[in-house]
Amino acid sequence: MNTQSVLDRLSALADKSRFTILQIMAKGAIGTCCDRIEAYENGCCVADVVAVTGLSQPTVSHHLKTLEKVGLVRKEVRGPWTCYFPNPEAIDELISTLRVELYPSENCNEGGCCP
Amino acid sequence: MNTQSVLDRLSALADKSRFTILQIMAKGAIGTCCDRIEAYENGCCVADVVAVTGLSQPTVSHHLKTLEKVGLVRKEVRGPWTCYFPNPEAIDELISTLRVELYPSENCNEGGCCP
DNA sequence: CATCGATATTGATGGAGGTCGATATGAATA
DNA sequence: TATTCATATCGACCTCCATCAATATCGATG
Repeated sequence: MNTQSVLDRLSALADKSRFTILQIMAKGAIGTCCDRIEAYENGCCVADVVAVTGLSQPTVSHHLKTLEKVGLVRKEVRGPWTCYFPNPEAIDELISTLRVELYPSENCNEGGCCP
Repeated sequence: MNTQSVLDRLSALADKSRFTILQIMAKGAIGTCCDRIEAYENGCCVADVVAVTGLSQPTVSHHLKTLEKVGLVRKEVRGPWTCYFPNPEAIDELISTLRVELYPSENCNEGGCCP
C-alpha cells in the first residue's frame, strides 16, 4: 500500500460512525431487514445501519460510500437492496503496512559500521 | 483499549504530517541536531522535524503534542531540547484492538444452533 | 408504464482541526 | 541576572467534512 492509501483508510476508520458500522458488521450484530443476506455473510443493508446507529439515511449512505471507496467494505446490489460486506483483506493490508512503516527498526549503525 | 482511545489514535495517525513524523522516527532517518539523542533511540527534537517536513515550528510542536497525548510518542526534556521517541507498544495495542474489533468473526449460528 | 420501497445525490450548514505569525515560557550559560 | 537558543502557547484564518432535509434515481412488481 502506498502512503496515501494508508492515510485514506485510517481517515475512514477514525470516524466514530464509520468505526461503529464496521464493528457491528464484524460482530454480525445486525439482524438485517434485507432477506437476501445470510447470517454468515456479516453483511447489512443501508436501512440496517440507520436502525442501529440512529443516523439519517443519507448520512449512512455517505459513510458506506466512503468505506467502499477505500476498500474497507464491498458493495453488492441484491434486488431492491444495496448490501455491504466487510473486507478483511483491507484490514490485513493496513495492519501490515502500519507495522512496516511505523515500527521502529533497530538502528544497526550505533557503532558507526555503516557509512 | 476502549473505542474512544482507538479513534483518537487513528485520528492522530490519519494526518499526513503526523504519519510522516512517525515514519521518519521509525526509520531512524533523522540526523538529529540535538546532541543528546543516540542513534539507536530513534528519537528527534522539534527542530529536526521542522527541517525534514518544512512545517513551521508551532505546527510541529502542535503535532508532537497530539501524538504524545494519544500515546504514540514519548516526551523527554534533555537540556534545552525536548526530545520525542516512538512508542512501539501503542502501535501494538492499536493493531491488536483493530483485529479484535473489526475482523469479521465466523458467524457460528448459521445453523441456528444458538438462540 | 405507474407505483412503491430502498438507496443515492444535491445543497446547505455547523463544527473540528491543520496551519502560521506573533509572543510567551523555559533551560543553559556567561 | 541577562542573554540566547529551543520549544510551547495564543489567536486567527481557512479548509475539510459530518450531518441533515429535500429530491432524484433505481429495482421490483403490478
